[in-house]
Amino acid sequence: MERTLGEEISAEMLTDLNKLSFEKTYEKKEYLVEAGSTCNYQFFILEGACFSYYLSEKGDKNVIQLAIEEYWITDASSYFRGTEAVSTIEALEPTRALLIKKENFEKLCRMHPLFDRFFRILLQNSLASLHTRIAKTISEDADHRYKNFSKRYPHFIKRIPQYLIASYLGIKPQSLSRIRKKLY
Amino acid sequence: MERTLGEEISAEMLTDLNKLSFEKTYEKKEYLVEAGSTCNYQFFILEGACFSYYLSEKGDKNVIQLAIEEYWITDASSYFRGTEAVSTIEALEPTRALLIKKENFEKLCRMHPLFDRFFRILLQNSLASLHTRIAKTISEDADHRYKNFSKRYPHFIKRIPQYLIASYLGIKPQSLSRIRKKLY
DNA sequence: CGAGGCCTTGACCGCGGTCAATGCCCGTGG
DNA sequence: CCACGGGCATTGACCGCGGTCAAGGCCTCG
Repeated sequence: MERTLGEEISAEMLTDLNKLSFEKTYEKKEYLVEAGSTCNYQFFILEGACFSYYLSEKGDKNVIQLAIEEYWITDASSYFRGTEAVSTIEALEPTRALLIKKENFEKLCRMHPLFDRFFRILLQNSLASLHTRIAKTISEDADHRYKNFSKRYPHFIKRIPQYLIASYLGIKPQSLSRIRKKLY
Repeated sequence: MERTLGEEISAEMLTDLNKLSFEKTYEKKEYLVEAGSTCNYQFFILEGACFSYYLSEKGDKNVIQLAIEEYWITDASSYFRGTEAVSTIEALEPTRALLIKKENFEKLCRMHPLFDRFFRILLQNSLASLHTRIAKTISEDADHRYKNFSKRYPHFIKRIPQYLIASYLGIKPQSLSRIRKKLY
């Protein structure tokens, strides 16, 4: 769940990016990536919303990432290593995304070292925010986690259904409902 | 908590690595990195053991990473972005580590593109394993988490004190003790 | 209009937290 | 060399957060 792609990108970089990527649209509930298959693309969401999840052994979905406009999302291990995707990415709304194949991504990085840095920073940011997410999931109660979440991602609160936010926070929809009630 | 640095590295790469890094030793309880300061190095543990943690608002330590021989550890966000470290890294035993400054790391990557790939893979692996760690922390009970942990990292079970493993798993030492008792 | 998806509410229960006491191991100093 | 103290693991009693099961309401879409 990391954003960016911003100001620092030059016009030239953008045209090259356009040449080496393409758009695709997805309907609600359509999969961008399916667990078990290979994830060949990373996705930059232009419009819409989607989320990635793992299936637990019991069969319930554990939300890992949430993404709306201007967010990047992919199954990192599958995309970069060519292994089987462990997560599924699903559209929550009709979604339009920019798709970048791995080879083209490498090409882009060679053409514009800035891309390289750019994506490394993206990775590093994801890593850092996952570290804090783990720390908070471990140390804070659901109450705090929800408050922090809605402070930090107010735009998600409006767009994403509660049962997915609940899963993202590591609780059940019923609990989230009760928490919200307490906060009047 | 990701390992590697293995077979694929050539002799030449190693000598360059040696030129651009240096060793340092730490005593038990000494800090490799302190939260609030800048983390200028990434550490490859040659001997010993250490762990990184966040301090919660209540003041208790939340273990994020564990590392013994052949593991890399650092505060990724601080190291790569030059910002303040959010985590503290502390030696659990007398520890000998290889330190790589960021500039030298960049140099190494330019000299040997393999390093670039190598560390990107490292980052990606960490990312992937954090994703699964989040999913499991969220979806499985402490029991399962401990069983999986000890299956996956038996060497940690032997070396790392229980109260740190408990924190890593997101529970209290007392609970871990009870769980272990149940497993006779 | 009916069906299905999502949110809410209630009742109950169990996992894991908290507080507190005990025991063990080990390093340190008298 | 032994006594003491501190850090860590264990155990017990109790409690509360969040899970589970179940029912009901609301909204959307066919």
